[in-house]
Amino acid sequence: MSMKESVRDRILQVSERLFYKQGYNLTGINQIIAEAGIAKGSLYNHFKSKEELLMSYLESIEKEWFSSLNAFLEQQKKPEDKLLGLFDFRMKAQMNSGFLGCRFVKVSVEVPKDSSEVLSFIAGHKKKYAGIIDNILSEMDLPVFLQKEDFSMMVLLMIEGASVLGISANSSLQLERSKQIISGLLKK
Amino acid sequence: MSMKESVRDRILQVSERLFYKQGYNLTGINQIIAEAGIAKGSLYNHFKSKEELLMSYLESIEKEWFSSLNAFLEQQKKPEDKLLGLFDFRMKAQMNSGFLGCRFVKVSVEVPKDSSEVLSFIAGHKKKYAGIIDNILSEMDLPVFLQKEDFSMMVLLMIEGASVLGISANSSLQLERSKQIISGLLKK
DNA sequence: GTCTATAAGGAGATAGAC
DNA sequence: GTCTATCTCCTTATAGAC
Repeated sequence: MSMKESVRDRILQVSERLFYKQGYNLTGINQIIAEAGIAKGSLYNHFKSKEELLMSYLESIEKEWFSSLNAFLEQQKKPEDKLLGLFDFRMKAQMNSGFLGCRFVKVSVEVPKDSSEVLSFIAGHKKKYAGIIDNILSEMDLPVFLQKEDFSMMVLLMIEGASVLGISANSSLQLERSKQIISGLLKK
Repeated sequence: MSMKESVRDRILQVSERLFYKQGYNLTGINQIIAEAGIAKGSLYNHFKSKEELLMSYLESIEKEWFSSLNAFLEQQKKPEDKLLGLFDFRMKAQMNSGFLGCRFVKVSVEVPKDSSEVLSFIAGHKKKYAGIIDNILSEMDLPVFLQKEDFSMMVLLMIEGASVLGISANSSLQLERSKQIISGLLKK
């Protein structure tokens, strides 16, 4: 209860780095405990299985992701800038990670289809993200040729498409172009 | 040279099914040889490593994918129908696979970043796909508020975004909505 | 060219000492 | 609650008989 750099926190910290960089399936328990400097028994004291660790990983990075995104968006005053800031935020993430794409999407691709708890968590995360886009658009004037719901969906899908294509292309150009396209539409 | 259901073909057939359904990393050599009904030595006679098998897998599914896509598109006369057919084609694939997303994207997410041969093959595949969209749009009247290159990019990114979000959502609704949105834009 | 047998190592998970 | 030691199974890959 007193010192907070607990064993559990160290396991999660190491997992956050390795699950993203190497992928969940290519990251073994043995590597996690080695880099965290703890014993195998300690890991299984805090997490009863690797999949339970994965769920804790997802919860942890979601908290961090939304708080970091919200902090970034609050720097923008106008809703137009917030909307375009969504692209900047993802571009920054792409460049910092070496174009690894979205952490959540990555897990959704890696796990088997019967990991329903994992998959529905990720689906829920994307729904929350879509809600953020919705909220930004609610405060804006939109192009006359698009419904708000359609424009919101378009932004979401372009960001996710650009993010995932950036993995194989090793590039954030797709996100940059998306930003320009959406920005151009706003002026019509 | 005579009978074509060779050992090599059987290995590739089984790999095509398992690499997609289970993922590349979760599919072991042992399972492949078991389901192909061949011995381990035979596999390593035809492919010198699992990664070489992966490259052959990618080349094989790309040939099949483009020929199947082109056959589908040729059923459509008008370029507008071809464009919307791109969405139908992906929706059909999503439903047939149980919402597993794009085979190529899946591999790009699974492999380490230093698998440059694999990643650049996939980037090349997506570039060819983008070229197909370009060609369709070249024969069409486009919305006045969008450059051809931008509209093409938008279509590509929405398809890829919808496809990858469909994995966690277990749905092809994202593709259906994308189709409707693009279809709506064409009437403006 | 296909086979069996084996190597060498890593996976996830558990038992039990302290 | 953390540790060491171990279990069972599976991984990719190779050697060598046929």
